Amino acid sequence: MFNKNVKYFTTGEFAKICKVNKQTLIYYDQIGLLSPSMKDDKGYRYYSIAQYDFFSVIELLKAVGMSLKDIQTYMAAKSPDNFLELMQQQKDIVSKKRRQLEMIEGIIDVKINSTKEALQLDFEQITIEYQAEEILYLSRNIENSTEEQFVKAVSDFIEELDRSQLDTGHPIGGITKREHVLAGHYDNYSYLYMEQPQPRTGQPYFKAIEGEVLVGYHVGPSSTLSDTYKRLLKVMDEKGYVLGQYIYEEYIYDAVTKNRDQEYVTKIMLEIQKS
Amino acid sequence: MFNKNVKYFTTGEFAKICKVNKQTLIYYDQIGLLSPSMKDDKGYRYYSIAQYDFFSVIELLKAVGMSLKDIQTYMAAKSPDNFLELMQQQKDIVSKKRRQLEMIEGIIDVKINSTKEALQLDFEQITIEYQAEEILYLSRNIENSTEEQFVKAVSDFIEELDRSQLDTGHPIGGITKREHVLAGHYDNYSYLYMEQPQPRTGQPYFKAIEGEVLVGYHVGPSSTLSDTYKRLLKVMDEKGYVLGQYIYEEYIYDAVTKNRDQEYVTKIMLEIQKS
DNA sequence: CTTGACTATATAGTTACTATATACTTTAAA
DNA sequence: TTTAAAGTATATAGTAACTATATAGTCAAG
Repeated sequence: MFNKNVKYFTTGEFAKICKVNKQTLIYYDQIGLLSPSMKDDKGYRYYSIAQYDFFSVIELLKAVGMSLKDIQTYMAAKSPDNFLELMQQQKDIVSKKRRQLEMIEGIIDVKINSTKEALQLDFEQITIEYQAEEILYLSRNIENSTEEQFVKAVSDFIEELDRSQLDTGHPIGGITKREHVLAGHYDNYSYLYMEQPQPRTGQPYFKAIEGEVLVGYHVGPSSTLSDTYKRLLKVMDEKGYVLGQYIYEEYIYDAVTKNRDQEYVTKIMLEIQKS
Repeated sequence: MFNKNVKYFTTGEFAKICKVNKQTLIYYDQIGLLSPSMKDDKGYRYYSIAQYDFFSVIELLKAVGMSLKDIQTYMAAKSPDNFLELMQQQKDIVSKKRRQLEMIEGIIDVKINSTKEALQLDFEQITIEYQAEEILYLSRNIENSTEEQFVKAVSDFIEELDRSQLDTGHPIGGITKREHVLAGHYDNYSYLYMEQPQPRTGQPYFKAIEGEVLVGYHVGPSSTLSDTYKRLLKVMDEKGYVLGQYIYEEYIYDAVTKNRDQEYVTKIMLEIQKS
C-alpha cells in the first residue's frame, strides 16, 4: 500500500491527521522520537504517509502509559520478538487499568446514589426502617482499643480495602455492640466496615445485616454525639422496642462536606431485637 | 464514625495511608487543596482521619482526569447538587475512557497475532490460500485520483476510522481492480480498507471477501513493486489460474519496521477467479 | 507585490509532582 | 544524658510532556 510516488505532508497537515499540536511534532523531532522523512533546505519538515503508522504505534505505547523515553529506547532496538514481548506486557497493564476504571465507575454510581438519597433526608426525623440484607466487609475486632490502636486499625483497614479492591465508594462505618452503647461508651467500636453491594466470593469477614432498625442522624461535632444517642435510645424505649445486638454508624455526605467537623452528618442505625 | 478523641497523623503517616509521597501532601498544602486540620507551633502538620475521605475524593476526581486547579475550584463551591452534577459528567467521561481502553486491548491482541503470524512467514514463498470470509471497512472510491486527492483520501479515511472507532489495529490496505493491475497500473487503488473482526451493525461500506487467493510478498521500496507484481502474475499464469476481480495489498510488520522504505514488507493477495 | 497563512527556531511557561540541600525535632538506644 | 537515627520543616531546582509566545523567514492568491 501507499506506493503513489510519495507525496509529503507538511507539519501542519500531519499534525492534523495525528490530531496533535504542531509543536508536539516539532518536539518529537527535537528529542529524536519521530523525525520527518525529509527536510528541505529551508528547514521545512515533510512527513510521509507511512510515518502515520509509526506515529500510531507511539500513540498506542503512550496510551498504555509508557514514557517517551522508554518508547524511544524501545524503538531503537525493536524487532518482532521484543515487540511481541512488549505487547504481552502491555496487555496486562491495560486490562488492569480497565478494571480500575470499572471500579471507578462503580464508585461514581455509589456516590450518585448516596448523594441523591442524602438530599431526600430530614436529619431531624427519627424513623423505624426495615433494613434489607446487606453484605459488609469487616475489619478485625477493635474493641477496647487505645486511640493509637484505633488509628492503626483504621489505617490498616483502608490499606486492606485498597489492596483487595474492596473500596466500593461507600463510607467507612463503625459497629458498636449493645452493651457498650448501653454503658454509654458510644465510641467503643467493635468493627469497622464497608458495604459490598457485589461481594466477591471467597472473601472472609462478611456479615449480612437484615431486620428492623431505628435510624437517626447526628449533625455537628462528635463531642455532642452522646446527646443524640440518648435521644435515640429514649425514642426506642418510648416506642416499646428493645435494642438489638449491634449499632451501625456511618458518615454520610462525605464527598461534599466541607473540611470542618461542624458540618459532618453521622447516620446512626440501632438494631431492634427481633421478637 | 471516628469519634475517638481525634488522634492525628503526621505527614509521613498520612502519606503512607494515602499512598503518596510526603512531598505531595506538602505540595497540596502549599496550593491550598488539602491543608492539615492542625499545625503546631513548630510547623508540624497533623491530619485527621476524616481528611482521608477528603483525600480520596481528590483521588477520584484526579483519576477521572480533572486538574488539581479544577478540583480546587470545585471544592471551594461544593454542594450536594453540584457534586451530583459533577459525578454525572464524570460517569460519561470515565465510561468513554473505559471503552477507549477496551479498544486498545483489542488493538494489542491484533498486533500480537499479526506479529506472531509475520514471524512464521517466508517472504520468498508464493502460495495459493483459501481466504475465509472477512469484513472490511472501505474508504470512498479513489480510482484514478491524483496524488493530492489520494493523500487527502488517506487522511480522510484515517480521520473516519478514528471518529467512528473503527481502527482495529490492522494495517490500512488498498484494493486495486483487475483491469488496472493488468494494465500495469499497480498503484491505481480503488479503495482503502481496514479489516473489522467484529463489525458493528449499522455501518455501511462493508465488503466481505472469501475464496482462493494467490499470496506473495514484496520486500523493499515501492519503486520495485512492479517486478513483484509481474512475478506473481507469471506464477498465476503458470499454475493455470485466472486473475479475479480484486487485488488486496497491505503492509505487514508495520509496528516493528524501522522507519525506512527498504524494510517495508507488503503483502499482496490476488483473487483467483472462481470456476 | 503585497497580504495572509503558513513555516521555522528559540525560549519561557505549565502541571503535578519529585529530588535535593539544609536545618530543626523527636524518639530510642547507649 | 547524650547522641544517633529517623523524622519534621522550608526552599529551591529538576522533571516530563507538552504548550504558548516572540521573532523571523517562505509561499500562494489576488
